[in-house]
Amino acid sequence: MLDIALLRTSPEVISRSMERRGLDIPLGDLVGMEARIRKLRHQADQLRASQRSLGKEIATLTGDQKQQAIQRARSMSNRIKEMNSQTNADSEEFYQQWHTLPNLVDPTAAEGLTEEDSEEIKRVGEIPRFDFQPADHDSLGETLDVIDTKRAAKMAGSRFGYLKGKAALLEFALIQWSMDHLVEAGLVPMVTPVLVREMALFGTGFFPGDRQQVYEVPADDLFLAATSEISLAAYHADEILNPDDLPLRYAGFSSCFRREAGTHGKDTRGIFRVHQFDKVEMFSFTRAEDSATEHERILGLEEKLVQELELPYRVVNVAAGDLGASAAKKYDIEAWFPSWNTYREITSCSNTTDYQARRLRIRMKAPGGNRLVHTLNGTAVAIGRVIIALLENHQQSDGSVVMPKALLPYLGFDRIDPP
RNA sequence: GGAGAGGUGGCCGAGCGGUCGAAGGCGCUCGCCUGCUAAGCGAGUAGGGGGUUUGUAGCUCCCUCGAGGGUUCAAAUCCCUCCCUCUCCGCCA
Repeated sequence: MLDIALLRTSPEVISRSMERRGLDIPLGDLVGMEARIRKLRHQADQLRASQRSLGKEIATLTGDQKQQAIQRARSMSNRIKEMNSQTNADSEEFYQQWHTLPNLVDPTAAEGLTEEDSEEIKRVGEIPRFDFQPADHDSLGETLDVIDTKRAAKMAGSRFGYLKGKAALLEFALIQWSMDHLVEAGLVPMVTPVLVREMALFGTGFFPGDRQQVYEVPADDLFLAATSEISLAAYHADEILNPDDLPLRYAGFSSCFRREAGTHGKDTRGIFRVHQFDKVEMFSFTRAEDSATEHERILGLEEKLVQELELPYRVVNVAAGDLGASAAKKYDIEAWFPSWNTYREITSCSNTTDYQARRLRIRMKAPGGNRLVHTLNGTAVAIGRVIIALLENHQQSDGSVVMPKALLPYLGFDRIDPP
């Protein structure tokens, strides 16, 4: 959610940002609506003030005088109720629109509207050359008997997978290995709830915009979190943080659930895009002036992890039009996938500035009034995607897959061989 | 799932229709005092929004005592709905 003050003082800033996202939003209507609401509310406030002081007088009066005063107060009260129901209706209409406005785009976010407009920042690592025809992760998973999507489909439908045998162990190693790094970097490890309230989804900007991507548990008014970003962000909802404690950094592990609505026919093979996967996620709460630096730090941590996994990758600055509602700027790390002969996203980190903090009311003590903090999130390990990137990039001519050195202390084996 | 208790400021806790955004205590901040520390003394100490204003100053108004609705001239106090927490019993990883 944006600062309403901005709508009053410089709506052109908002317009320019919406343009960069490729959105055409008639701000004029909002400006007028907001001014009207504020004016009417102020009038009602003034009337309420008189009513209240009259009310105090009533307490001291008796007899006729009292009855007359009560009469006057009653009509004031009725008038105020009318005014309030009008402003409440207007205000609801206003916020319905206001809540859908995405965050202001950072000046340094890449120009453009689509994924193709991402700005490549760098490429790191050697793309593997195979002297045989490399297999894709789906067939590798099947021949090695470590990923089973067929039986998953029978059991739960499409876009699910079983991790089996050494792939299952690989997941646990990835979790422990990444957590060790993140704890070392000062993050507080967390295992977070996956069932969340609407408030948390609204607060993080997934609602109302991406509602169709989220699984719902209607009997209990809960939702399955699409990422632990949601539960980590809302962890400090409604709190006023001590600036001396900032930045607060967390590493959350959880399963993630996504309906993948509107992706029919896309990435149908294997487990690149599934309804459920596990993920280690980083999340930071910072002072406003520190969020840009924090964003680079998170990217740095992500790169370090991908490098240790010996995966070739590139970093892209995501185009303005391709940003999520809450992000002002986003970096994706895309790992090389031999079977697609291209780079595909395996991590993503966003600076959401004060957009989520405003919705979740997360502030910090500051002289002259509390200030909103900034929030940032980034993928440490999207386990499914990392596993398939490892399978594809580290496959050998004999059909086996060699594990990266960094994981060996966590694994108990150094390769996955065909059965 | 059954029975009961309760949700008030950073915390504890009083208030149960009017002058209450709210006694008292603890904590915290600033000042005084005291060789130092402790103790003591004094002052301050919730959040959000609006108006005024060059103003993150001052003044002022409104809202907020779990959330939402209602009764009333007037609600922390009365009524309704919901949410949450705690205790006991049952069930359960």
